[in-house]
Amino acid sequence: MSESIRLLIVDDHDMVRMGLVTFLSIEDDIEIVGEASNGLEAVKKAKELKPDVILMDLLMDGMNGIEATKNIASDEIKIIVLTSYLDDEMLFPVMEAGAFSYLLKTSSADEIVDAIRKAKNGMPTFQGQVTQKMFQHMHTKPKHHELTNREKEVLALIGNGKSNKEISETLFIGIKTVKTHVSHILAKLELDDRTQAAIYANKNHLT
Amino acid sequence: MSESIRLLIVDDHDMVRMGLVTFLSIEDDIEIVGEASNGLEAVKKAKELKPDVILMDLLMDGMNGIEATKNIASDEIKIIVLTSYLDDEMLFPVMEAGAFSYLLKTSSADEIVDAIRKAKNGMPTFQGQVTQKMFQHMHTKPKHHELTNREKEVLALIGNGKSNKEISETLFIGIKTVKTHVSHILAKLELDDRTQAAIYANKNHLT
DNA sequence: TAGAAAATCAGCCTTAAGACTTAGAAAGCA
DNA sequence: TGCTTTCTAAGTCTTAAGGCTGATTTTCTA
Repeated sequence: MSESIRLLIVDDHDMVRMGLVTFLSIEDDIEIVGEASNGLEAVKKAKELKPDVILMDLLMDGMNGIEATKNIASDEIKIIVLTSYLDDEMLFPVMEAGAFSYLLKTSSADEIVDAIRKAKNGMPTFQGQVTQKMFQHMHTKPKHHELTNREKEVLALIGNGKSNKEISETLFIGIKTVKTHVSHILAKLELDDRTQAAIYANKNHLT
Repeated sequence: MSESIRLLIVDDHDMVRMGLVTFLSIEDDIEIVGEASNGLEAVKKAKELKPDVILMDLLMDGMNGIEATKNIASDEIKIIVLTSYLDDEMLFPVMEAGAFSYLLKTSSADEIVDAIRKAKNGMPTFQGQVTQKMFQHMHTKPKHHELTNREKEVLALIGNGKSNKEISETLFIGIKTVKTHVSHILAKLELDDRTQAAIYANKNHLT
């Protein structure tokens, strides 16, 4: 029998942490070495406690789970994302940030315990449609031309519902120039119109 | 000393229910008479078990918490909403459906226990900005004309970046009709164009 | 059963958006 | 010193959007 798995729990909800502790502490091979209620605390405790596995919520006040994951993830510390929603805007960034597994909060106790053991042994766990989404994402080539700084500024204003005229007044440039920027933005992001750009900006927190 | 408070817990997350059970079962005056993981089950168990108080999550598969609240709420059964987000689109409907208190899942164990006792004694609990929002809502006279169902459908499609033409094809109606709906939506929400409407829809989770 | 609200659509009119092309000035780089 | 990128802008053209008015049908409700 190997030694027990050192686990850190990161979630900003008291009751969720308590629920996890309740059924995880029953398991002989899992040792809960600490809890954190936000990203900063998570980073601090991860360094301090050197857990084998971390159960990480994504939506938290202050530093979120993605940032925390970026700071912590390594071969020694496997991060299992445990979140409420299956969101492209969260899934891909956090996986790129180095998350090891991705579970939904609708998971049963057994599934979570299982994922923890597997993580310790180097086997990732993905729930339901996560695998499909990852697959699709990989086969969608990143023809994501990068926006220039000025274009990002314009996109942010579009994301706030501004018209070309308003943008031109805000940035002290001509409306023709704004139109040029908008056209380039739409082309680079492969979108049809400013409405889609506004949605894109908001979903990607570029506002 | 009065007899113990009969409590029903409704949440689709195993770990949340477990967390609640863990710290609520410590309290002498609270008796957990049952658990449910969706709205239908909640309605069934509420009739069967006649709890004094129900802790109710809002976002669940199948029947959601708002529908369940509508079916259950009464003077005998007080419903405490326990949800993750403070969302206008959830708050007002569920309060109108008959919810008694409204707590966020970020609440501490003490706050929840407190709210349960107060509910039993006929005192509602509202967290943080909830009271403000309720107040604003009451004193904001319905210049916020409510959108019709059709208008909500159209708004959702705008929120997904669809053009009028695409919307007309999706809903099998003429493009002229779509334009009429869009004009009404913009007037009712006091917005300037579809881009702002798309942002509104996304921010309010109407997509 | 009368009246209101909702959903459908037409016509007319104005303007904002966006595509495409061309181009000058400034900054950065090999 | 050239080469490239970025930011600026003009011109032209087409179309989608949106305001306004009016009208029919259906459905809900007092």
